[in-house]
Amino acid sequence: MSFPEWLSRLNEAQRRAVETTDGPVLVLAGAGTGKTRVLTTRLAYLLWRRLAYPSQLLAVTFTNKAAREMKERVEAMVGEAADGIWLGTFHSIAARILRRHAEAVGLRPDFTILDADDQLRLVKQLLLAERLDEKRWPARALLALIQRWKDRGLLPEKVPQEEAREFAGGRALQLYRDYQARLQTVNAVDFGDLTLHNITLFTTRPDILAEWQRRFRYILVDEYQDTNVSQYLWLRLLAQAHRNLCCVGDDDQSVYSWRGAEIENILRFEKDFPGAAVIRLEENYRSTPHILAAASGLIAHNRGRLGKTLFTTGGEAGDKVMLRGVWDAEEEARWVGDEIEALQREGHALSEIAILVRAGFQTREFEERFITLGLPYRVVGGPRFYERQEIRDALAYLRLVHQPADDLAFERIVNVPKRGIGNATMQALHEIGRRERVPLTEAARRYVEGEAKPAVRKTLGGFLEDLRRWRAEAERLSHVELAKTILDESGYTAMWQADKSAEAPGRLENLKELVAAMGEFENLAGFLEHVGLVMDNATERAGDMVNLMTLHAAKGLEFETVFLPGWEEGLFPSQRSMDENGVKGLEEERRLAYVGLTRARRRAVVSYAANRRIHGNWQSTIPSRFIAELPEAHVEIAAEPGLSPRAEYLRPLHDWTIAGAGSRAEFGRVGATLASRPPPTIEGRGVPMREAELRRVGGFSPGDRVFHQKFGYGTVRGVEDNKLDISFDKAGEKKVMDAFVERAG
DNA sequence: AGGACGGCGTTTTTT
DNA sequence: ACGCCGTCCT
Repeated sequence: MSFPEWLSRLNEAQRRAVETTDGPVLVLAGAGTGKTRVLTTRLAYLLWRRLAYPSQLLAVTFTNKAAREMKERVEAMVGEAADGIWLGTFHSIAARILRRHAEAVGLRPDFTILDADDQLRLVKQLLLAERLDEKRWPARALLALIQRWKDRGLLPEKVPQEEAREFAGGRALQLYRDYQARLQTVNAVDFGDLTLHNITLFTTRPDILAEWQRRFRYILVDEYQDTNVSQYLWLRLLAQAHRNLCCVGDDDQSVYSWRGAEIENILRFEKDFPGAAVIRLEENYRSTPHILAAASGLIAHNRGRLGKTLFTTGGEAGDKVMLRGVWDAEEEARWVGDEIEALQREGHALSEIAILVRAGFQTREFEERFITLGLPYRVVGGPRFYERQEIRDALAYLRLVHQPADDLAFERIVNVPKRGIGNATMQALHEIGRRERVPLTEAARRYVEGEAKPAVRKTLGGFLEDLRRWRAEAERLSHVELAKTILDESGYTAMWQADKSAEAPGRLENLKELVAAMGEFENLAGFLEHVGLVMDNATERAGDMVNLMTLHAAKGLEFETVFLPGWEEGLFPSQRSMDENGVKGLEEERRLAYVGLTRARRRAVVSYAANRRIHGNWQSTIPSRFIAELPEAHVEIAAEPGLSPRAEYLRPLHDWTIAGAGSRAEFGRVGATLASRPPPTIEGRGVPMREAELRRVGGFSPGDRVFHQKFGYGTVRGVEDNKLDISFDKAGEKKVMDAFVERAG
C-alpha cells in the first residue's frame, strides 16, 4: 500500500505519537489537540506497517460513545480490518475475557452483570439480614465503600485493617465478603468485578495471562487520567510482557476522582513504565487565542501538573471571554436567553450553543426561561432508557428466563404485575432458599408443592409454570418472539394498557422499542450482554436546539458558543468538594472550569449571580475565585445594552480581585443567609404566573397593545396557543407567554 | 395493598 | 423549600 494520506494530515507531535510504536508511550493531549485522531491513526498505522493483525490490537475507552466513534474513524481509514480490533470499554473488554474463563474464578459463563439498581437492592438485603438500621447505616454508603475498594483493586482479603472497621461498628469488611458471596451464588458480577475478576484470573493463572499477553501486541488507552487503580493494574498485567502500551490522556481534564479515577496514574506513568516516551500534543485546533489563554491562565493555578503549553496558529484573536454579573439565577437565565436569541437572529445554530452548569439543579431556571421564550433546548444526560422502570422490568423477565438463578430478577418481577405475592411469601421463599441453598425460583417450586396457601399456590405456581414454558419456548422461538410472548403472557403489557396514568402510553412505546432493539442481536445472551454494558442514551434527539448539561457531561464535546453560569464560591467551586477533599477538591473543580472553557470554539461567556437560593434559603454570594484567576487581558465585562452598569454586582468581583489574591487558601463558607424571601427586585420582572392568570380576560389577538413588566409596551404580532409574538417598542421582537403580559390601557 | 405522613438529604455519573 | 423514600396505618 502506498503512503496513506491520513498520515500526512498529522502535525509533527501527532506523528511522533503515531510512529513511536514500541515501548511505553504517554501522549499528553491537551484539550482540542487531536487526541482521537492520534488514537485512530495509530491503530491504522500499526495495521498498515503490518506490525500486528487486527485481533492483536487492544484499544480501550471509558464510554461506549468513545468506543463507537473510534471504531467509525478507524473503519474510515482501514475498512473492514477495523472489525477485528479489540476495541471497546474497559468493562466490555473485561467482560469478554471473563466469559471465556468464568469457571476459573468460580462463575458460570452466562453470569449476569448487575446494574446500580440491582447492586443497591442486594446490599439492602444484606443489611436487612444483619438487622442493621437502614437509617443509621444507609445501603448507599456501604455500596459506595465497597465500590471504592473495588476501584482500588482490593478484594476483601486485601482491605486494610483500619478501613475494614469503618461501617456499622466494624462490620464493613464482613459485609463486603457477604456481598461477594451473594454475587457468586446468583452467578452475577457488578461493574467493578469485571476488572477485579480479570486481575484475579491473571494472577492465579499465569498460563491464561500469558495467552492474553501474547495476543495483545499493542495496547492503546483513551482518557488515561480517568482510570482507576483496578484498571491500571489490569493494563499493567496485560502489557507487562511486551510493554507496548500507549496511554493518551490529559491530567488537566481529570474530573472523576469521586468515582475512583486516580489522577496519580497519569502523573506516575514514567515511573511505572521506565523509559516511556512522553509526547505532548500542544497545538490546539479548537478555540480562539483569547479562550485558550484564559483557560491556560486558569489551570496554571493548579499544582502537580505534568504541564503543557497550548498554542494555536489560528488567525484572529476572536472575542475575549465575556464576563457578566447578575442579581440572581432568574436574571442570569433571562440574560442568557436574550444573548442566545441575539445569536439566533445573527444566524447562529442553536445546536452550536451550550450552557454548562456545575450541578444538575441549575438547569431548571434555564429550562423555565427557554419555555417562556419558546426557545428549543435539550437537556443532555437526562434519565437513560435502561433506567426506566418498564425496561428494567422487561429485562428482569428475560434475565430470569435466561438464567433461573437470577434471584434479583425474580424478586423484581415475581409480583409485577400483581400476583398476590407479598412480604410474607417472599420471606418464606428467602427462608427456604437460605436453608436449602437453592435459588429463589427453586425455593418457590418447593414452597408451592409444600406449605403454600391455596391462593399463593395458584398464582405463584402459575408464574413458575409460565417460566418453565418460556424456557422451553426459548429453544424454538427467536429471542424477539420470545420477548413478545413473555411480555404478553405475563400480563405485563396488559398491566400498562390498563394503567390510565399519563406515562403509561410512553412506557408501552419504550417496551416496543426494546423489543425492536433486540432484533439487532443474534440471541438473547448477546442482547443481555449489550444491555448490561452498553445501555447508553442511544436516542440523542436531533434538531436545532440549545444544549443544556453539566460540565461533566460536556467533557469531550465542543460548541461554538459556551455559557458558563453560576461561577460563585460554594457553587463553583463546589463547597462540598472543597470541604471533603481540600486542595485536591479545589484543584479538581478548577480542572472542571478548564474543561468548561475549552469546550468553546469561538465564544465563552462566564456569569455569576449576587444572590442564589440554596436549599431554600437566599444567600448572597461571592464571585468564584476562578473568575479572579482568569487572566485580565483575555476577559471583558459584558455591558447590558440600554442599561447602566450595575455597580452593586461588580463590586463583589472587584473586592475579590483585590482581596482574593492573598486568601486563596481559605475555604470558609461564604454568603450570609438572608431572610428566606426572594431578594428585592432591581427592576420589573415577570409577574408570577398565578396572579397574571387571575387577571387574564380572554386571549390576545394580533394588534393588541400589551404591557410586560420587563420589556415594557408592545404590540401583539402573532398568537400561538398561549405564546405570543410581540413587537416591543423598546426591546424588539420577543416570544413570551401570555401570562406574563397584560393588556395596555 | 395502597395512601398518608414524617424524616432526611440535597455535586458531579459511566459501566 | 422540596422531593423522595421508608414506615406505619387503615
